[in-house]
Amino acid sequence: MSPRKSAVETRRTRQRILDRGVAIASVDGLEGLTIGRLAAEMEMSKAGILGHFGTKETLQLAVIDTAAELFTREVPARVRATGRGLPYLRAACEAWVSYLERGVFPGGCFFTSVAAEFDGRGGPIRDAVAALQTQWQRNLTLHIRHAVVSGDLSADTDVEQLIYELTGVILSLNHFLQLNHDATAPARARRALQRLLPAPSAELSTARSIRPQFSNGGY
Amino acid sequence: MSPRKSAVETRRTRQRILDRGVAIASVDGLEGLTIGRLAAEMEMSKAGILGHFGTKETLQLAVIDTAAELFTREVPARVRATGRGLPYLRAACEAWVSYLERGVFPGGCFFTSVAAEFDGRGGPIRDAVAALQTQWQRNLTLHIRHAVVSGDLSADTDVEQLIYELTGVILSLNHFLQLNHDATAPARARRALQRLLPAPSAELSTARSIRPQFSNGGY
DNA sequence: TTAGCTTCCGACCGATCGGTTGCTATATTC
DNA sequence: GAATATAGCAACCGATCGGTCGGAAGCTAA
Repeated sequence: MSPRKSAVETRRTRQRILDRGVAIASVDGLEGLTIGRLAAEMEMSKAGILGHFGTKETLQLAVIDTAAELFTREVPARVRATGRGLPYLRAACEAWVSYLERGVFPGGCFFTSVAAEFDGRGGPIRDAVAALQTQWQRNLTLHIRHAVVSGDLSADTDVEQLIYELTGVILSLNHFLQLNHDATAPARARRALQRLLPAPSAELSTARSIRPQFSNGGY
Repeated sequence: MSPRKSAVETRRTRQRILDRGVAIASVDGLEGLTIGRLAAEMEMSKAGILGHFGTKETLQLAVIDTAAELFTREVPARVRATGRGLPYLRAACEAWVSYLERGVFPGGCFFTSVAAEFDGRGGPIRDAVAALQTQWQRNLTLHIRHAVVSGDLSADTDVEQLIYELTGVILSLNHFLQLNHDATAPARARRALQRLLPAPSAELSTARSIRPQFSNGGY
């Protein structure tokens, strides 16, 4: 009934499949993403779906790529104009929180879900998610180092420790949003980030060394 | 071949099924816990498994209960002797970190996995996990309040914010352990906890008000 | 000793899983 | 306009899913 489409139409069909796949997988996981279910929701046959990808694993990897593009569009691309170092970090983390707050993925952070789903197994899917994770952390690392060199972060900053704690703030946000539907969670995330990434003082950078490390001290 | 067992034997069989079920589910999720797979690993028939529980969902809920008992044995039961307030919190969080570090569940924190798997759906399983979560947080809340009253934590402590950040530290630990096999993660968790739950000074409690809030300041 | 209860098995059920095959109908190429 | 390439469908494959059923075997109470 739906025979050969034009080249551009074919690409659009493929993209529609992937978009739907991302939505399904973010809620029910990459295993809950079933060829049959996808076919039913797309009102296509299973063969029609599979013809675009060949294999379920290929489809899953393509879905991961699509989700990565969406994340890139929603977080790093929005703060590309921001400078390097601390200003970038603060803007990026705010975009990160906002991306979860707005519910860009209907089932919460796509990568957190998939990471939790596949972290116990081997295989290309786990590797792909881990690679994306590593890439994003490397980006943060660069800007943290920059912030240290420029004096916006303390010279004895432990880069990996900071990344560990930033990750925790985001994971906790996703957790409280998804499991408890806790609307106050974004505010808690921002408060925690404020302490981890203190705003640069209004003073000139030459005076930065006298800026207190934690202006909002303690809890 | 294996007809009726004695009453005590029956209970043991049931427990063996549950133990195996916890191990499977902590790696591959509660959906990866299949009757057929469980039967194969137990060298029983599917009917033999299902006869103990009736339904897969009942089995899943029983597995959650079993996992909860294990968590209780590994974390709160180990620090029951500790006093209330800050000392309890520090001991409990250390036990919490240790429980993840030792890999009590082969697939990382059982409840984190299941929460991530079911947070997008409704139903009794999601409710059961959420209830356990709430219960544990209420326990922490009580001790945080106690620590505030006794002066071990600052009077303007935001209880829910502290729980939010403690949760983040633990989630990050689970994440780095399971996805990156990062052996340095427990040390990072302990360092973060040290800042969130500073050790009480050696001084008497009457002198506690002059104890600095963050003795290990900054990063 | 006997009668009943219960654990477990083997066989089976319909549904769904990922995937294959032959075909039709059209867009593109020559 | 003819030849070719291909998107999608209908039907089907073996495997597995959760679950049911009747019977065999043995513990337990009478």
